[in-house]
Amino acid sequence: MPELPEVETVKRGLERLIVGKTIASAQFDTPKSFPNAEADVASFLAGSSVVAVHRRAKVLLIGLSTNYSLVIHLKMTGQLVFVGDKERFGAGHPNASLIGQLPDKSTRVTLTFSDGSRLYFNDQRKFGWMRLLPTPEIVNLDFFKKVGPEPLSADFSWQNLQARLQRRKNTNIKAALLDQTVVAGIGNIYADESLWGAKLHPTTLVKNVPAAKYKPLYTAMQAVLTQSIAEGGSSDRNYVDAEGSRGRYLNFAAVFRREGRPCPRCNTLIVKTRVAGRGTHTCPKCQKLVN
DNA sequence: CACTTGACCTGTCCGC
DNA sequence: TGCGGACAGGTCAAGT
Repeated sequence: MPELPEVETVKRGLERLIVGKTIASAQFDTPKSFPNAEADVASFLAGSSVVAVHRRAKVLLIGLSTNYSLVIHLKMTGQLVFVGDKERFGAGHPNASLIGQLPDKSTRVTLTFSDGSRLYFNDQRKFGWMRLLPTPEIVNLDFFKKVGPEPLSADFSWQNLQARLQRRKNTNIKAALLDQTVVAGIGNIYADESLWGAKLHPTTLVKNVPAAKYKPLYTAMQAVLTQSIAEGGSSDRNYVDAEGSRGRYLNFAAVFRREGRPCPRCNTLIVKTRVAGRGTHTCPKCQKLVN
């Protein structure tokens, strides 16, 4: 599910909805969705308040007043949905319709705030996880030590993208884009969309990618990610934002989930194949293999 | 080491 | 309808 734009959308929603709230109680299933939830974690959480929400790559960080953080990976089907309390959020509230809908059978963790509002961590496939860690220890996690740069950060250049992709010279360009140590936050949707934008075939070996393609690839990646964030991300199946709303980006996607439909550039029908073990969408005319 | 493939889960969809 | 198999947005560990 969530790639960079979806996690960023959730992050912005949570920033608006839960910063300043105090956790009154926590419930979770263990150990799958909360691997370090010892018996006293719920009582430890109670009374701490949310001071900040951050995103790095596809990981969400909820900073608490105790100098601990909740570290959350939504993986394929995770959701973080905030639901206001009945008294204060009546019919007029954007997600008032969710009151009574949650928790459901996919709910793994529930945080109840002191004003009666709740944050639900739902995850149908149980690949996602939530951990409680001392905030200073987060940088020591293997994932954070190895993860590549943020593709939308001001100091990330097309030359930087080229150099990092070329570390994976014998693999195909799609697998290299999906490698989180090359660049952070790209998943299957935005890999396909970025490659279409740069007119690159996903099975092109990195060592065969023409040097002139890296700048278009960088430009396409930034454009795709930026537009998706503006549209609230992509909802293919499970993804919803922090208020339970679906993203709109797939209305604008060029190739993803558009097999059998015309390429927006040349009207050739989009085809679906399998690359790097993932469903892959390409325009057979625009994206020529150069191996 | 670099690279590829399966496993982790549940739900849904498609073909027989 | 029922059933089996493929597949679904991510990451690891284990294999070659």
